[in-house]
Amino acid sequence: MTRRPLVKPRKGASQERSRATVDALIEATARILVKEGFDKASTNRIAAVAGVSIGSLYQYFPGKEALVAAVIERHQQELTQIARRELADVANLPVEKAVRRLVAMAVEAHRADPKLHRVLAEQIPRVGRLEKLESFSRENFALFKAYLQSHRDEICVADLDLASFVCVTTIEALTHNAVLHHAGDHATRALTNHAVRLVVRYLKS
Amino acid sequence: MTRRPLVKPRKGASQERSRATVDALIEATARILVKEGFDKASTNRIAAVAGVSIGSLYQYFPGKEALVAAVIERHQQELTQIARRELADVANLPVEKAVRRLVAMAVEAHRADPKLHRVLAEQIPRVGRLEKLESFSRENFALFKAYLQSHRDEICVADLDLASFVCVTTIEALTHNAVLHHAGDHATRALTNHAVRLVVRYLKS
Amino acid sequence: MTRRPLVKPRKGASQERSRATVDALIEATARILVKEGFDKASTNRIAAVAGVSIGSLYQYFPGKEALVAAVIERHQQELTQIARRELADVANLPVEKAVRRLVAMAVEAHRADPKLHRVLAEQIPRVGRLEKLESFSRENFALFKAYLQSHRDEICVADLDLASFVCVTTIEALTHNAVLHHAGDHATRALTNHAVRLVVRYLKS
Amino acid sequence: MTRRPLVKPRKGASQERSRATVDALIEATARILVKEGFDKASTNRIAAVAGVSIGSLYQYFPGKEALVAAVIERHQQELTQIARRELADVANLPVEKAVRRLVAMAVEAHRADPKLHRVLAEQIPRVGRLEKLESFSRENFALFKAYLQSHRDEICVADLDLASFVCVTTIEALTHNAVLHHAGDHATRALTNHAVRLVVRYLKS
DNA sequence: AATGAATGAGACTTCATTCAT
DNA sequence: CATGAATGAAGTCTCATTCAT
Repeated sequence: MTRRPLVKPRKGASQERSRATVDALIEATARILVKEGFDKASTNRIAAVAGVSIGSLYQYFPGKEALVAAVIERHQQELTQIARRELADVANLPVEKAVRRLVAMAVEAHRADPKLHRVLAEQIPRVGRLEKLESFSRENFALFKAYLQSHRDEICVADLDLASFVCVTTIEALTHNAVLHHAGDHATRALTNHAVRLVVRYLKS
Repeated sequence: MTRRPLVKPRKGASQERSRATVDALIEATARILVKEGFDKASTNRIAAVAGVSIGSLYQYFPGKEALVAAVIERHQQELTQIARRELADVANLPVEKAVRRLVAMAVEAHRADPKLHRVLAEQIPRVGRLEKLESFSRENFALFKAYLQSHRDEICVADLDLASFVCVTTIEALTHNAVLHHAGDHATRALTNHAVRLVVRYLKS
Repeated sequence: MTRRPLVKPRKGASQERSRATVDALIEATARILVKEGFDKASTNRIAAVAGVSIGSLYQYFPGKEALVAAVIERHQQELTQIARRELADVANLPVEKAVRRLVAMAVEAHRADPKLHRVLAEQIPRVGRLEKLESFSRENFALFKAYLQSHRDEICVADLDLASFVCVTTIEALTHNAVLHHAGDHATRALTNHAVRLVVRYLKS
Repeated sequence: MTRRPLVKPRKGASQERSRATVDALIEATARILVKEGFDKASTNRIAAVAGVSIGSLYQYFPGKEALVAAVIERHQQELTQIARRELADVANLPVEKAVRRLVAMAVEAHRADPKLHRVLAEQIPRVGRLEKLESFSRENFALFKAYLQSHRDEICVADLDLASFVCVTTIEALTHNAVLHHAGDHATRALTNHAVRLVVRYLKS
């Protein structure tokens, strides 16, 4: 019987510790961005809120930008996750039902953490790494385009790339602005109806 | 030799000078925002670029925010000016033609100075005075709503407030994103057609 | 009689103030270098010792290096000043007497502020601006070469450039090292004799 | 299967490993000093370049100074080694020939690794332990003095301590500066001749 | 012994703002 | 009114060193 030495997960332990530190930093950054805004998110403050020394912050991130970028990326991955799931669910529904579900999803996504969404939206242009963002947009467009493709017979727009750009941009803008203007529940429902009407009429003849 | 009386026009002269100083400061702020971004726009730098002493800057503006706000306001007044004129021009055109003109106008407005537009869009949430902004949005909505009102018979949406919100937001978002994704001429024309289709179908029928 | 306006030296006043600040900073840098060494010469400390805010320091110097460079330059200008005067005095003396005077001068220069000399010597390679240093060396060589030229008949070395390099370098090194090894008075006198012997025999015969 | 006794050579192995680690650290320090300068030689960087953990570095050296000191000492031992060998070779040559060989040796030593020589020369005063350095100088002086002693009849300087100080310092300074001023091959040969002339005339009547 | 994550003092620097001239 | 020297709080970041694993 081989007996493994008693000091098995040596590396593992420190890797976990690292991971925890990194997570704490990203989480702290997000919290500060939401609660106090970009300008208050100094590296010292982030480290303090994360319960981590400033040195550790710089061990894992080259600076403030990188932290904000990490928050953005995390947020976008969550959103993409949701979008992917929703589009899978919706794949076989007819256009109108599908669009209604997607609009509802967008509203939900914005209402979940509107402040974070807003702050990040503001900071996106500031943060260097545009690749990630582009790829994020691209994936959203691609997901929706895939839906359109499999429902091509229902719709009468030829250029599906353009169509998905138009639909995704429109839905995003309407829900984003609706949240910004702090629309109430009633207004939100009305807006949803109009958004659906807007997109569906555009797609269908 | 004519000697002008030492009295009156002094004040006038200095008022003119003041005006020139203020303009130079706003202009310098705009230039720096566009060419080097918000972070490089320090008050010292703005004063230097404006060819004015830092002391004078503080004589006319209480701080950096006020300068950015002034730039934003100036920009918005220009845009509103354009929008007002265009809507007057378009007042008697049928919906489809009018919308096409308005979309074209929006594209033009973005293409005129996309960088400034972008920087300002980023900074808007940062700058305290939301009133001005709100009133800006409000005016745009109101202008478009007025058009819809006078063409009520052509359209079949009941809630004109909501309809103008939807239309204005949509057009703005599509043109803004199109410029950001640096669409070429061809793509821009296609996008314009789709935007018109989107809005017109939403309003009519 | 022209009466100048009462507000004459406006600019002058602030220029004086600037000058005083700059001088205080250079002086403080020198003092710290001498008393506590390069590593203790932080910009904060320099500003504090100069009785000036850290902001003012950065108004006049781009960083620590520039301050050290300024100290070095000031020191070198003083030395060159001395060298120039001495060589003028010595211009008509025969080689042996002249060399003796120059060696004595070198010893004096080192003994005047040996610590400063030493610290600066260490830091010279660190400081970017090599031009100034080169020009300093060059001037020293040139001054001595001029002396050699006007006494060409007394000496039997053909290449005066090389000769001045050899003589200046040698004298500098011997006095520098003598001071470093904290030679006493007696040893210094002996060393002076030997240095003179070294150089004179090299040049003459 | 032969089972080696668990006892003896373990220590040997680990001693070898220790030695290797120490060497790697010293070597890494030297490389960084030469290639990137003193300021870039942080302990973390040294450990990384040595392929050793920062913890191990502190197991073998109490701090950064100790590492630099070790590099200096290693370098000096090499130089002293060379000097010893050369002086042994030269022991029976007459003064002029001997001096010529020694000057050539000095030039070689500087040309071998001028950057290291230079960096170390700068750092020497910084590093606390002057004893080692003093003893280094002392040994050089002593070696040369021994040569002079055994050729006392050829020379006409009484104080051999002083004479060796003068000669060694002079040769070192001339070669050092020649390398700094990046003299070409021709200039180097000329300089060598002059250095020999300088020293020989000083020593011989 | 080896490892490397964590620490935190302290260095460097910027910039909005004030105030004497 | 204009000027620009001066201020110093606050932010960014580095690096020698420790210590739990």
